[in-house]
Amino acid sequence: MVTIKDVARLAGVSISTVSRVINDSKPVSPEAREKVLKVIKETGYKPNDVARSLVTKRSYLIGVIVNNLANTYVAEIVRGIEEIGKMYDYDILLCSSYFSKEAQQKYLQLLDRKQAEGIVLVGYDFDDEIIEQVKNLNKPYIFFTRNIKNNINYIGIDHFSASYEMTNYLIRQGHRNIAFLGDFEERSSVEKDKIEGYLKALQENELEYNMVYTAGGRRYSHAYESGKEIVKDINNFTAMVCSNDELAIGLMNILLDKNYKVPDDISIAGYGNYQIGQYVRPQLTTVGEPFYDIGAVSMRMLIKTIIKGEKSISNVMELPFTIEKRNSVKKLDDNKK
Amino acid sequence: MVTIKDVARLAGVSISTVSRVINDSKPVSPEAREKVLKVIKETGYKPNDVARSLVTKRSYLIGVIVNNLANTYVAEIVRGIEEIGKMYDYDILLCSSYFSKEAQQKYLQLLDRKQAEGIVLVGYDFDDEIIEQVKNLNKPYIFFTRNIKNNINYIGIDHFSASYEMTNYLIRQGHRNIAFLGDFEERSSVEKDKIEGYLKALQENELEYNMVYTAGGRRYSHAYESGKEIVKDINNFTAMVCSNDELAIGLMNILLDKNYKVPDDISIAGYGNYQIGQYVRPQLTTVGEPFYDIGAVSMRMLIKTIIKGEKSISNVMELPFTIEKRNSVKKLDDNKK
DNA sequence: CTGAAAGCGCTTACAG
DNA sequence: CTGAAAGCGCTTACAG
Repeated sequence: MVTIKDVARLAGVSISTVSRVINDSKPVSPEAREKVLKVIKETGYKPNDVARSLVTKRSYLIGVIVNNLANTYVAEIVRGIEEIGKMYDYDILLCSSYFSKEAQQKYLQLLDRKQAEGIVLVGYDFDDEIIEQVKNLNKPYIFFTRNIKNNINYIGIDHFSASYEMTNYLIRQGHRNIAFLGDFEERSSVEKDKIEGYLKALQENELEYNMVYTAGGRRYSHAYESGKEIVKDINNFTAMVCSNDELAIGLMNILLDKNYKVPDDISIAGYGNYQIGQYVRPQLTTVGEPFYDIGAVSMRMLIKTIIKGEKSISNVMELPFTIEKRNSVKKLDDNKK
Repeated sequence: MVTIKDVARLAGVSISTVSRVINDSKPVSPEAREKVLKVIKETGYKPNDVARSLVTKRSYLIGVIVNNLANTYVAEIVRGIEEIGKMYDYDILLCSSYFSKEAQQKYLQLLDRKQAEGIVLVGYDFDDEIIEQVKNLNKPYIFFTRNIKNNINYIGIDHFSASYEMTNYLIRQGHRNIAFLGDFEERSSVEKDKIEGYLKALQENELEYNMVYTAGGRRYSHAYESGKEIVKDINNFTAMVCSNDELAIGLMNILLDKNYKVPDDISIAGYGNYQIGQYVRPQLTTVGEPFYDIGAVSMRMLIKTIIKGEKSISNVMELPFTIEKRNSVKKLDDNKK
């Protein structure tokens, strides 16, 4: 491997001078610069970032801890993180923990040892111990989670309002009996917000019927399975808003497989605007969560914090959401109940 | 930040001794070890991997260059890469190039400077210049691509056989007129293999009809759009095998949207076994490509090569595929043509 | 504008 | 079993 020493020797200058031309950090005479550049080109010299990192104490590395990259929304967030990172010359050290607290702890240690300059954590819920550990790392961090705990730096959308607006949209479409399909029995903070938004809309419209089902999980299969029971109550409501798109599609499919028609027999709304919602038929009406932007904004805040030399990010930021109107929701005639 | 020096001073030993207990690299007296361990615990000392990396010349970093993480199959491959990496204590430096050759070049440089020990490249096609550059890096690398060029290290499945078997399956289901939906006009090596497998099956069964359409791309929208034309020929064939699942679903949806029934009016087979194929209705019959395994096996080969201190991986490996029989393909009655 | 020197935080022969 | 010393490949005051 050719090092800065070799370049200096070959160019007949000191390593200081070589360093200066590489980094453009201080004035160098045109002649010296040219000689150095020539040698660099000839030898194919590339500075060793590890050595540089050791002396500058800058790694330009951001650790990103996710549970599962195969979730499309996670990939979207990571995409946002990466794009912004690239703009500022930061690189991503990717860590998938697959919901294991031990893996998360191990990665946190690792990121510390590798001198990562900041950490982004993406996941449904994080253990208090993990949160504590992140804080103790004493570097900037930011969370994207469904269970927002006290004084965590968080970026996302206003779930109460989103759920409220979606429910209102269904009401405007003529629905009077609207149920909600949640994820876990034990509600995360975000889940609570969604349910409150849903209830608020019903209440404001003086609708008496309300019903919160739980799928027992967040995945397609959870909704597909629990849907087998829910289907028995299907005459009680004409529409259902689901806590996420996977649940919505799982529910839609069990209904379809049991020969119900969506949206003719029942309207379904999702939450998240996962890519797949546009691929299924009927296409899914859903709340648009700007995952890419969430990643991008998080990363920008993180990098700004790092650059300013601060240790922690103060603000909790809420991004705008959208209501994606597609055709899993039907407008009810007035004569129909 | 507490360094090895601080630990040494506090424990009353030399930094050599501290290093030895951290790395368990040489015998240390129990008393010394205990003192050191105690100080480490008290101070929360964590070794700086950057410094360590500089002297050991080992980064334990593998660069992974992908185009777009949001493609589920890419995420699957990365998942395999990461899991195996974790087993060997290697970390992933993630680089998404979004099909930009410039970005790929930039990342290659970066990975070199960061002293990555190996590189995995995942993408549809790579420019010759990129391939050359990868080789010049003089570190182990491996490709997953759809356009396999001479002496590239590649891991994947036998596409000729997979396509051949899928076509045969359709034939066994009673289909006589089977068309193929390819991606680009200009065929990649893998695309050629698929088409040859398709033609071989037809030929062996003495079926005269054959027809290769092209979608002009690999995404859902390409098939959805080109499907508008293909639909005009729909009476010519009873089944279609598509070059990937996104195309299959795009085609399926345009047919559905134009009120054709799948599989009653036409059977559709995909390729890849993307997660989404199980979410759509009808569920997609498809070729199962073991993306997770492809990532895992690639990574294992790469790491073995690194550990053995070799510069290049010799073998090209083919992994087993499956035929996922779901219900987008219908068995034709004998009386029906 | 330039170079010699110190130093970043480690590991590892080497000598004892 | 232990420590002093050299060195990994850089950057950056410092002095000129």
